[in-house]
Amino acid sequence: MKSENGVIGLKSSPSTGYVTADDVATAAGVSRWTVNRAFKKDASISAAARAKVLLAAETLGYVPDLRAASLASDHSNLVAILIDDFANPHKLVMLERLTRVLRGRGWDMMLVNTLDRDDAEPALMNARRRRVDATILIGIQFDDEVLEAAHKAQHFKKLIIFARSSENKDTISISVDDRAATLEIAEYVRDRGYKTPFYLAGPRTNSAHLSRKETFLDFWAKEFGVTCDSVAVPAYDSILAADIISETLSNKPENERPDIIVCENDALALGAIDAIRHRLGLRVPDDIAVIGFDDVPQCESPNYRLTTYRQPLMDMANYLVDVLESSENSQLDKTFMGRLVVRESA
Amino acid sequence: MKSENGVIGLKSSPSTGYVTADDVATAAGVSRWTVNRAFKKDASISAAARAKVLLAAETLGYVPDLRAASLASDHSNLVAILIDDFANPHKLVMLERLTRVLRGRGWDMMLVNTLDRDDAEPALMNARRRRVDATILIGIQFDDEVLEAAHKAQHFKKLIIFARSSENKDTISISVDDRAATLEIAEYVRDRGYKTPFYLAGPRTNSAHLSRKETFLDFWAKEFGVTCDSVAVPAYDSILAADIISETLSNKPENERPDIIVCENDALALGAIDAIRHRLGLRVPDDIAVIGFDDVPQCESPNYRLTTYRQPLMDMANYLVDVLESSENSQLDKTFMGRLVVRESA
DNA sequence: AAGCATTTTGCACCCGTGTGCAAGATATTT
DNA sequence: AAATATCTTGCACACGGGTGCAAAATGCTT
Repeated sequence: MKSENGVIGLKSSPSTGYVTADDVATAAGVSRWTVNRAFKKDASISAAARAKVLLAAETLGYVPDLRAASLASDHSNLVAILIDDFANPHKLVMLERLTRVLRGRGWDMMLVNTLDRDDAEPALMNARRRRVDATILIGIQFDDEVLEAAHKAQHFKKLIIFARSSENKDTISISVDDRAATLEIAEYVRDRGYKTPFYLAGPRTNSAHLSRKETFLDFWAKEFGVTCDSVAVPAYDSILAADIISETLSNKPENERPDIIVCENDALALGAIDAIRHRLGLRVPDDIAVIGFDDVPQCESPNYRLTTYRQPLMDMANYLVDVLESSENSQLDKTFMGRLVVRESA
Repeated sequence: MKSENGVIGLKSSPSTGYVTADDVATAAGVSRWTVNRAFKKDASISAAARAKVLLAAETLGYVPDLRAASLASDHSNLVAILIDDFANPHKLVMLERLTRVLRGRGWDMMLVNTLDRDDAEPALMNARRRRVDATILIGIQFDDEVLEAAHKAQHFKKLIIFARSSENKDTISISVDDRAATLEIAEYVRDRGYKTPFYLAGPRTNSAHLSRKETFLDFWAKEFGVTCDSVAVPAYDSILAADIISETLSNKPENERPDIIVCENDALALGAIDAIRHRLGLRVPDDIAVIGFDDVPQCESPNYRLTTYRQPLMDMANYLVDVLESSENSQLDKTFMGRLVVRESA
């Protein structure tokens, strides 16, 4: 009953426009299972059969249906990435790296915009409905409380916090070593001779980033016995940061002014620079220096020349895929070392 | 045989960790189909049954499996978004709007990073493997040749070009009216009294954006009988644009200098401003004015204050969903009108 | 050339849900 | 109360491919 009909366009299933493995099978004169094997690496299939199938598939335009494959095999090679903080330009860099590395290694990603804290649960639901193999959180809205609830109520195969550390034990955290990075920054600030730093922190909800601020303040207190002032910006938003910096500093007499502003990330740092220059009429770094974290593309710009800390995003993304491909589900936390990129702002 | 066992955690399928409609059915004492109906709007189901099912689903933590649903119904409520141009900060804005609107209206999106022109086909394949309901292109690598090939060889349910016009007839293009927008810009330039504009264009491969340049040049030629000079940047990249602008202008004597640089988009415009100020040592707008297109967040910054053209992205995103939900497949092209945002750069 | 090891292939059954239809239950009419 | 109209529910079958096992085909040894 072998049909040697290899004519292009032959389709047995008129319902959908898609060619199925059955179509290819009849066209190639083999069984459907052989077709599937031809597309599976390390499958038990003869070279001749594979060639025959691949040719038929090519001419018919067949591509395996990953929905069906996922349904049958219970892994989808799909991850969901939840982001809330689209105001931070660093997110675009992260997305570029993640999408590149993931796709290069055979993974697809679904992007979910998590509007605010109350939207965290619905957003997680989006991931669950697609039965993704992992849910990756890149943002600030997921405090440990939400995470705890999420993990308890729902079964996520893997819940990964990317580029942020987390104490939550049901969660895999892939991040830069915040403490080491902050110490490196702190030592740089000290060695450059700055005396009165000021710390510009981000939203408080984010337990992880708090550790940067605390690490810095601790270091300074121990080193000089002086408390370093700080203020928190309610979002990682440059405009907001500029508002708050100009408000905080405009009233201070010159001798109470900090000589450097250390920022939790670049979004804040860029805002700080804008405020110092354009609202307070001061110079960077001569009057007040600024240091950031992330190394967003704008740091390079002649308007900023921001000294900042660069995370090894490619390494982190690659490790992320290692985690996805691992059968383990715990003990996978990992921290990375980045490096300080010195420019002219500090 | 009704099991009144509503105990949390009861699961009949041990294979996967997920709760299925069958589990909910037994827990609620109804058939599986009634469970499905409870989750479907406008389904024929009694209020009592629905309540019963929803309660059981809630306690068991059931969420319908969209892979299976998609497989059975042949629509996935999933779209693929292909982007190559991650260097352009406008992409982050677009992603934010698209993800927000899509999710708000029940659609998920898959993000695919298309590395370069040769990667276009493999990237399209990623979308095809998931049987997405639409493939949305936001980038520059898809010239008409690639589109033609894509459409002919593969059956994409819908191929949508977002924020860029296209002459390709198998494709749905949702964009701002480039011609009208450019004319608005050109008239503004004229009315403000600029005499010697210079056009900074993007990569040539992009047939659509070419029309901006041509429209502007045509306008100027007809209006004043003078040809407006122009140069093309091989990528929408600020650094590259700065390089090219400083190179192009540094040799020119002052009287041959343009009084305004009109840019195909903001990425180029920001680079132009940087070059004018920091490399040529000139003032913006006093020596040379600059005008952009897109209204990226940095335009707001005191470093740029860029006059630019803002696209109505929310309207466009909403129309995109209208297109997704439409059963039509042609005649869906639509152009929108944006508005000129005047700041201090021109 | 027969006997055995190994590779290759086919198959039954399963993954979880949608669809149209027919049977069952309920509401409405006369 | 019987007869009809309407709503609600259950079911067979389908969607496209993965998995493990057994049958078939091939290769190798003596």
